[in-house]
Amino acid sequence: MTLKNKPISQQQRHSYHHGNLSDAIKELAIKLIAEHGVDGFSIRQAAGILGVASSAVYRHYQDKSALLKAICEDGFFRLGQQWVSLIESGVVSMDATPQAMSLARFSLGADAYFKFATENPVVFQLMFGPYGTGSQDWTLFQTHSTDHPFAMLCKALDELKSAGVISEKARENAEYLAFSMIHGISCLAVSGVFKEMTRDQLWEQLMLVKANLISGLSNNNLQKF
Amino acid sequence: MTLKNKPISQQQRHSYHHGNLSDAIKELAIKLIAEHGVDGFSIRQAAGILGVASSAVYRHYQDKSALLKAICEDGFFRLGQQWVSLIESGVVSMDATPQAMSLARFSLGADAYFKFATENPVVFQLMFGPYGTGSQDWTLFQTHSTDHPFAMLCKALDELKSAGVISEKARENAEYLAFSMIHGISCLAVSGVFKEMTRDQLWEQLMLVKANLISGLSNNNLQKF
DNA sequence: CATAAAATGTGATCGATGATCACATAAATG
DNA sequence: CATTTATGTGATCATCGATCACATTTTATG
Repeated sequence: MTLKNKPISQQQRHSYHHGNLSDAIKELAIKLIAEHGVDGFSIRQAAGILGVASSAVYRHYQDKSALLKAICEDGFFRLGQQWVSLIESGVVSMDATPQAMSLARFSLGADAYFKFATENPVVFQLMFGPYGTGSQDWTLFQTHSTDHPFAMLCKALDELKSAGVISEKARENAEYLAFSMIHGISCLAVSGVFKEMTRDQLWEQLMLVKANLISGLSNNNLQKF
Repeated sequence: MTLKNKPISQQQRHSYHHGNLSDAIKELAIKLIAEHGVDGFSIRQAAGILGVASSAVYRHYQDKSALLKAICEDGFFRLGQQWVSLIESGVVSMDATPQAMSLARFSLGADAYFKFATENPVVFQLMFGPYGTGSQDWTLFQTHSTDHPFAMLCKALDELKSAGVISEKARENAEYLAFSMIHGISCLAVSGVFKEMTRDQLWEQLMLVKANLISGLSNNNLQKF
């Protein structure tokens, strides 16, 4: 999210320049996609709503896919931010054991992931569609950016290992295992498969996933298939 | 997949009628989407390749989304078929214990799901996008169709319970838990997140997910978060 | 078998879209 | 103040989704 200085919401605009078209079009795009789907979203219509010629948009984004890709990148950035802030704001009793601390931090991270997905379904689906992981260099984020959600997941698992909750062996490849599970429940919650569930039921399912994951990671005699 | 009598692949066509446009356009669409993405797929181009006027396509599908939706429905049907056939073909030693049998059948079902996803990435992604679960009545499939993959997952879990591998309590809500995990790993494998992995590494990850899931379901003292 | 009805394909056409262009205006810079 | 850079305009083009009256083929019916 390139933070600029102008307000974002649509205001009466009488000047030649919009002021913050780059951000405004991203915000509006998310709203319009939520209403009419990705296919139903057009740059022309969005530009019209913002009171701007459609060609102006192309000053900021090379094409439509670049705009959607930018929305995905914002999403990964915000998800990373929320992961950190939820962990930092949530752990209150600092006198807990290292085990309990690492478990709580891991749990809060997973909560942040799930929360982001359910609160930003459009962005989340874009992030793991062709404009997100399909086009990004995922391993780059993984190894270089400390803010990337996947890097934070790895960190949370390292803490679990250091605290002795999970063994060294369980830690190996645990990031993909944990990621699969947390992503899986988030993905289904957003996709409409769980559309009959209440909000509380959804969070109960997430709790089950977390409990099952930790249980499996703590088990040193996994039966293989 | 509405099975008709004519061959599917493109052949020189000199007759006025195509013969099997309904199926041919679905097959071609999957191929073209794999090459150019969903956005890059156009009915006009596909019709042109098939040697047919674009308007002919609208005799078979009300609009573009109906075509994509039909591809999704084929996908759910084929996935269900492959789940069954893999289970039936895989369990050879019928003299195994009920526990081992139910575990093997569950494992093979998960394998079928993962295999379908990785072998049909385009269809799989469509199935859980706006044209699939976003538009279908998922609960209808769940309760009425015995061929639906979700119904088969439930059946496999019932078998695990009957065989005594998992408890009655663990069986409750286990379908969403198991589905989340199997779907999660399949989703990530298809989305490009695991693009650096070899085929064997991917299957190793799936094995870890299955082992972790069964381990957690077998644990009667899950720690909640 | 003949003929009516249903299914399927054609070509023209419409409005909307993504994208590009030369040109216009505002903002930033020195 | 003047010049460079950033941003927005309006026209334009090829393409697309969709619809229409009309043509052809297949199927059903008397």
